[in-house]
Amino acid sequence: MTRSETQDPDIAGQLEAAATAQERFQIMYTVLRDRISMLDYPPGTQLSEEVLAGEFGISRSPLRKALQILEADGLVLSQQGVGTLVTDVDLDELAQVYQLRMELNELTGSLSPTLADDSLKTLFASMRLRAERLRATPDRQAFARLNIDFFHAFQLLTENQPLRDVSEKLFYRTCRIWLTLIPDRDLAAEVAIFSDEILAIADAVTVGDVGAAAHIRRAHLSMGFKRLTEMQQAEGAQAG
Amino acid sequence: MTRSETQDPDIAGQLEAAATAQERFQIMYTVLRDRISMLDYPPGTQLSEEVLAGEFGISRSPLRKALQILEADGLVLSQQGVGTLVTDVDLDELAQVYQLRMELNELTGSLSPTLADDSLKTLFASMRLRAERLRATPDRQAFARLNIDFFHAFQLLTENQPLRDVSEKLFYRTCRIWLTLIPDRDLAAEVAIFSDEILAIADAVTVGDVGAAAHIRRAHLSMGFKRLTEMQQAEGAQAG
DNA sequence: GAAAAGATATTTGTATACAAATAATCACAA
DNA sequence: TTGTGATTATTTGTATACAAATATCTTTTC
Repeated sequence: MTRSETQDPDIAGQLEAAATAQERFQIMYTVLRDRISMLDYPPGTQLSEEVLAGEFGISRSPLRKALQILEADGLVLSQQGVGTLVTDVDLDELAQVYQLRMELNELTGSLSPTLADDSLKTLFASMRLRAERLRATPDRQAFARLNIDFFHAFQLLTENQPLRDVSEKLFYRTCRIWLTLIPDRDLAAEVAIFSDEILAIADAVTVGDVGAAAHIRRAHLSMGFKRLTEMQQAEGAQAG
Repeated sequence: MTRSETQDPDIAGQLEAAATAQERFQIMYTVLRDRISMLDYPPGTQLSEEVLAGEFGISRSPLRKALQILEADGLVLSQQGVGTLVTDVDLDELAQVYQLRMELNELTGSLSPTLADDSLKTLFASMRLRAERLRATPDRQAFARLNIDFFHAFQLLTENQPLRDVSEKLFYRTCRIWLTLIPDRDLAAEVAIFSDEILAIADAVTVGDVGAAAHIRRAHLSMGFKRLTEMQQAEGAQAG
């Protein structure tokens, strides 16, 4: 049994239960994007259409749609005769995406900010809890998972749907860089920093200050990018 | 011979000449997006896969990829048993997209602004010329075409590729609203306003002030949205 | 005449066979 | 041994037949 199968039991069953083609597409797209983001499929991995279709219990045709959208997202690259390969995140792309994401996060606080209601506060309270648990026992997978889940929680702070869509595409375009770059010895430190960010933002949401939450997030994005570039240089120095 | 064929002569020939599948996709995607944006395919139009495949001289398979990306862009909606229909732009969507676009245009001037070199100045000079000609003899199609072309010229003012990509998707999501809402009696007035915008921005680019160009653009986006909502209300009042 | 039920037609979704492109392998010669 | 050419294998791209879903038309019944 492969790792991904332990994560996503019986995708074939879910697909069979889905009523419409759109639902089936959504399942396949989400599963594949998640596997790429969680490094179940590290950069360079070949995603064979035939193998995936077999696992999902369908033919290549509907699967190809999911792969084509992922290609438009920049997560994979398909070439005839070569294969469909998970893309790598290069530093230039990372810098540009982070530059833009910082500004967009600012907009999350100012453009149609959500009214912080009880359900939202409950959600961020659960994020706070997960952050504290993760800090107690750092773990790469759990870190990546919380990073993704917290992003989606943060998305709820704006009502502007296009802004949400755009932010999501940008997030998934580079989020796996953390798992690829953080060395084991720095994991606890990174987890602690991330945990602090979540706690601070959760506090801001609890008191209903969405704008403050956005500013904190922006600051952490900026510092996070700086640390990522340092990790990248350290890795390059080690290799060279 | 249909109208679109007079616009895009011999797509089938272009597709046959293309070397790779990616090029063929790019041709089909661009042609279809352009036809939707220019209202060759007004909202509600059914885009039959079989008919389009026939026109392009290919089978449904490669065509479907283009339609699927257009669906992800929000320009068409495919439903089994119904068809692939060009979407309509509703006012809520328009408002959210314009809100975001205004902020993004601000970023065009501040985030990695391009150095205004000679080729860029030449491009904006040609835009100025087209604007003046359009003002002399207002025309719906020419107005829409210049709107699209000027957008692409403006895109060159930032080096940030993700920002370009995002801005482009947002632009095409709503740009046909102008052709659908402007009444014939207001065409000359709208052309004059748009022409003024181009002249002002071209001036800013000519003196090398990209930031100023962005601010002008933002102001016109804001006023443009206001006029669009007024047109929409006027149309609604006429219908009701 | 109207409404409902069924049959028919139309359209996208899916499966599959084959084509095209690339990569890998192997044979062979220098 | 190494390089080169041809051959084979692998993979995505394309064409096509069929399935599934929806809409439309027809018929029937009240």
